Amino acid sequence: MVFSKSFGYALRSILYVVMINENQSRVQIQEVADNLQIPKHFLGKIMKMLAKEKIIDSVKGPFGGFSVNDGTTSIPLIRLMELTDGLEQFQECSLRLRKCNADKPCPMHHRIAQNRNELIAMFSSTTVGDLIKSDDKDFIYSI
Amino acid sequence: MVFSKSFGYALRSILYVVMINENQSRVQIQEVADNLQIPKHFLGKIMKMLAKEKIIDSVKGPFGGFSVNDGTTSIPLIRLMELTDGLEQFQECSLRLRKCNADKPCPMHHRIAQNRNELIAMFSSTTVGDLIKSDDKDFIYSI
DNA sequence: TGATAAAAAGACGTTGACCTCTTTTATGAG
DNA sequence: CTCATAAAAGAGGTCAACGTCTTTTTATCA
Ligand code: FES
Ligand code: FES
Repeated sequence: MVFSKSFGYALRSILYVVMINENQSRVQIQEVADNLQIPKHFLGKIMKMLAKEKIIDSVKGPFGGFSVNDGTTSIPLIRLMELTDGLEQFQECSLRLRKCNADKPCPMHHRIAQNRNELIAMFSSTTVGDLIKSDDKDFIYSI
Repeated sequence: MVFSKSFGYALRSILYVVMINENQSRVQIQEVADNLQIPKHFLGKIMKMLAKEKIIDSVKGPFGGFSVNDGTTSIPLIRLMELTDGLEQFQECSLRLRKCNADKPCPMHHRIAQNRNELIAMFSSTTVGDLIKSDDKDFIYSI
């Protein structure tokens, strides 16, 4: 249950852009990379992908940068995961024997299936916006 | 929550050796590799490691092979995980920001911590033997 | 003792995640 | 229109997980 670097970078960057956009119209890669300590060129690829997928908007040139759009905060986490890690890890058997299947369970299946389904449910029902609306905003200092 | 190939190979191989040893004193890599469809030479490394860690016994030469010992079935799954994958994934932040810490939670922490602790508890309390004693032995066909 | 069988050891190859660097393209200011 | 700026694009590098192959060591038995 440790996700890819790309997933963490993508999620944290989106949260950063959402929050900065409350006061400032655009955010540049350099600023995100500096503040979140993410390798700049690697982040560029991730944000380019997020823009292509219309999760955020981007503008080139002077005074350009990235900004949120109407859909940004309603993106479910599982959609982000799909883009960065793929959804295989949610469908695959934990021992990588095949597609996870209760009718042909692997030795771990019955001990892990419920835990796993809870994780899938959380990822499906939680949106980027939910993370920000959260009562507990401690995390903001950890974006 | 998909574990390394090495973990799956190690767990399934141990279960295979435990079950075969009920009727036959030793099991050779070739037999395990054939029956569990695991790359033979790669499996050799894993079983060598398991033998060095005294989780199973090994004998070289003609009629040699691997066998269980008194401790085999009481090995907790978390010990296997420690040997194959390391325990970092259980302590690290899901977004890889640092050691997971509720006082400085990452954006995902509060949505994932309980699920994660349940997984750790299961890995700590379940032994190789528990998997075999299980009432539900469907999984045997999937080892 | 010599032939043989099986694990141990270790060199080497492959692939994907992660990261860096350079060049190209788009856009706003003067 | 030209220049500066910032994203887009893409070539390339590193490293660990995964896998293959060959050689060495150890044990058995005729
Ligand atoms: S069959 Fe392996 S986890 Fe479901
Ligand atoms: S701080 Fe990130 S999962 Fe606990």
